[in-house]
Amino acid sequence: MFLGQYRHSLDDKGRMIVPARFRDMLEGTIYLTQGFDQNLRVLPEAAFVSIYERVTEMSSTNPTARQLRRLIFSTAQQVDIDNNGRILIPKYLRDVASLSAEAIVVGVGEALEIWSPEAWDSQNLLLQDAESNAERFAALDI
Amino acid sequence: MFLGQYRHSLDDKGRMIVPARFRDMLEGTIYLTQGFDQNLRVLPEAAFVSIYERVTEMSSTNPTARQLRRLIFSTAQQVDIDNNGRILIPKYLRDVASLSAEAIVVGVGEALEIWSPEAWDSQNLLLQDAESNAERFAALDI
DNA sequence: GGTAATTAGTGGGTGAAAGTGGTAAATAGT
DNA sequence: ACTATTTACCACTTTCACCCACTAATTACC
Repeated sequence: MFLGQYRHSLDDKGRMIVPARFRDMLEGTIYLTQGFDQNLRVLPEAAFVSIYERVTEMSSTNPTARQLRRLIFSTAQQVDIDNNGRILIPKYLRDVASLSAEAIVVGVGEALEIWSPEAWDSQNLLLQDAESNAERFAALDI
Repeated sequence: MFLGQYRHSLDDKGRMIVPARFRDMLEGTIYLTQGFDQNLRVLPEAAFVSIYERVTEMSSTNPTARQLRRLIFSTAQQVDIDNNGRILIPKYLRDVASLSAEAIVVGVGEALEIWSPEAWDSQNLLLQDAESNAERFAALDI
């Protein structure tokens, strides 16, 4: 289970540390894809495969399904963790998420998300809004 | 069952004693999460897992579901009790609850809550207001 | 009720691991 | 064949988890 948030630097080659807490859960193949909110998502094999299966099941006559398929697969990339615990984020994905010198890595349960500090700040403003939280949690009935 | 309230210090590394009374009920994995009122919650494994399952079931193409997932998982952390009976509260969670040198630990039945002294005081003022208590709790029908 | 013993709570130091940046080697493209 | 870009490796810095020592508080026993 991926939990918590970390701030790490990106060097000029686009390499970023995977927080140590997450590393042992990311053994095997790792997939890096574009997220839905100007962010990136890091998925372990199992999670990616389950998305893959659900998307390929969708009808290819449905235009939205075709777009979703393109978004997910055309931006996806298989990545490795190097000896120092880093992954290399390709240029086009750094652009998608406006990443430069620093990145926020966020655990969201079955996956990780990578945000630019600015994008995460504004996302966080939304998340810390007490009123809408009340509504969100109401749906969950905790 | 967690009952009572304790005031304990937080050292400059962010470590806080778990009151001795609560320790034997917190064996196994424990989770520290953001609460609903600028406080933190400490949950035993079972309670957190049930939340995890309900949230991960939700569709990731639904924006509200994604936000809920972020809110819950990005502000949660699995924590260990060290040999001295302390837990380490990550910086981002201390910020959420405005914790610095001291904290109030409160038992609320199935979980613990951690408050800054200031936040607890104002919460307490609300609780001690007898008149409005009568009205508020009347609706709950216990 | 006083004193001793044990448990609870606090603080700091240290070594291993995490994180960062740079250089060298290898590969690919022109 | 040479240059540019990528990949692998190495060395330094910083952080954090673990350990130890001390103080305060509580309990038990006389």
